[in-house]
Order: sequence, then C-alpha cells, then structure tokens
Amino acid sequence: MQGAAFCATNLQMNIATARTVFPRLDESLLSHLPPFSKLDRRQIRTILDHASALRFDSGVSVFDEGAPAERFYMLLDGYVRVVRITQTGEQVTALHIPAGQLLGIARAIGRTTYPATAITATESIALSWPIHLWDQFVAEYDGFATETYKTIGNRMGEMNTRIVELATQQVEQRVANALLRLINQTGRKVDGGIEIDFPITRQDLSELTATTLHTVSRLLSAWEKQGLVQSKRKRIMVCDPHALVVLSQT
DNA sequence: ACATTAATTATGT
DNA sequence: ACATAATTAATGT
Repeated sequence: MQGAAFCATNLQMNIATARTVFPRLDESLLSHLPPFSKLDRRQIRTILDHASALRFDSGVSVFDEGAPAERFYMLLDGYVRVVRITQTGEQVTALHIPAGQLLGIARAIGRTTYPATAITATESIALSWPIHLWDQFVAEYDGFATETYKTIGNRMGEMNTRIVELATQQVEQRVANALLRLINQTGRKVDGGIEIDFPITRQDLSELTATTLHTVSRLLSAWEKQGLVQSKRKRIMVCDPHALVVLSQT
C-alpha cells in the first residue's frame, strides 16, 4: 500500500531496465518497518544513504541459489517467492515474502551464499545493502538483530510445518493449507472473500504443494462448484476459509 | 490416491 | 495471431 505511492511517483522515468537506481530516498520508507522502527531519524538517514533502491519486473530473479551473498534486501513493494530448483529442473516454492520484510539475509544464519533463489511474483521495489554492512547494522542499531531473528524464526517455523504437511498430508489438504497460508499472509479483503494479492497460477500452487498443476486445477474447479473459492486466470479468491480449514483437517 | 500424457479451450498481449 | 493459462478425459502406477 505505502509502496504503491512511492512506486507511482518515482518510478515512471526509468522503465527501460529491470534494475534501476532511484535518485533520492525518503526516511518514511523505513521508519515504520519492524527492523528499523526503534531507530531515530538520523540513524535511518545514514542507513538510507548506504542503500541502493532497485526495481524489478515481475518474474525476474533478485538473487540465485548458490551465488555469493553479496547484498541483503528490504522489500518495499511487491511480492517475492523463494524457490529451490531440483536436479531435474523442477521448482519447489519454499515461501512467499510480502513487502516490508527482509530478504536475502543469508549472513544472519552464517551463510556466505544464498540458500535459495528469489523470484519476484509481481513488479517489486527493494532497498539493498552490501553484505558487509550486516554486522554493523546488528551491532549499532537497536532492535535490528532481535527483529530479524524473529522473522527468521517465523520462516523456519513455516518451513517446518510445511515439511510435516508434505510428509503426512494428502494433496487436497496440502493445497487447502497452502491457500489458507497465502490468504493469511498476503490476503486482501474483497467483496465475497479474500483474494491472494498477487497473480498466482495453478502451476505456482502445485510448486508450493509438490503436486501437479492438473491436480490443482481439478481441486480448484471442484471447490469453485461448492462455492469455496472463486478464480480467474492468475487470480484466486477464497470465499469460505472455514470450509477450507475443515477440509485441511480431514 | 495420485501422476502423466495428450488434446482442447480460454485468456491476455 | 500468438503465447501462456486452464480444463478435461483417458490412461498409468
């Protein structure tokens, strides 16, 4: 929401390339975000002065699995999915990251390379800093470390429950759960239900749930007839979350 | 209880 | 017109 205005005003002049640098950055961009919310104006100013702002088209990679973790990111607008690629070239989506969260924070868990690939699910805007500033941020800025460890904790927790799901639950329950998480984390209330806030295909959902797009298509069609969901191309709206919860527990 | 294959249709530029 | 997305049926493990 807050990023949208930012996007509209500053973005128009440079559409040509996938990554472009913005001229000036306003302090209000960071002041309300958890990792920075405890900092005063002056501190945020110096943080911003070290940042580069980048714009990404939809569907491009922010960084790639295995590449040296040279920078870390704060997503200001858009959505990014974190993806791992198997030997056979199949993608498995680990999680989605909404605007307002840090990204590419391999350094925080002691890694020197990125553990996964990050692909933009929408057009996105992010700030980024060279990785050598990480320790400085942790040391100097109050609340930065604790907040980042919170988000890391949350993501580990989510991946954990997803592993359990993949191992124990059947396909129908898995995609039901995936949908529920998506509307919880990135849901936008519209009339008649909650819609996933970014374009998502059957293929995407199948990569989230380790199944095929065909199965996902069949499930969604069936649910649509029961009035559980409503979908157009690349858009999925959940009309009856509770029914999905019930489904996910059978 | 699923995946795979293939054929068909719909939808967005 | 073209590429991408979604549906549907048939067949396989």
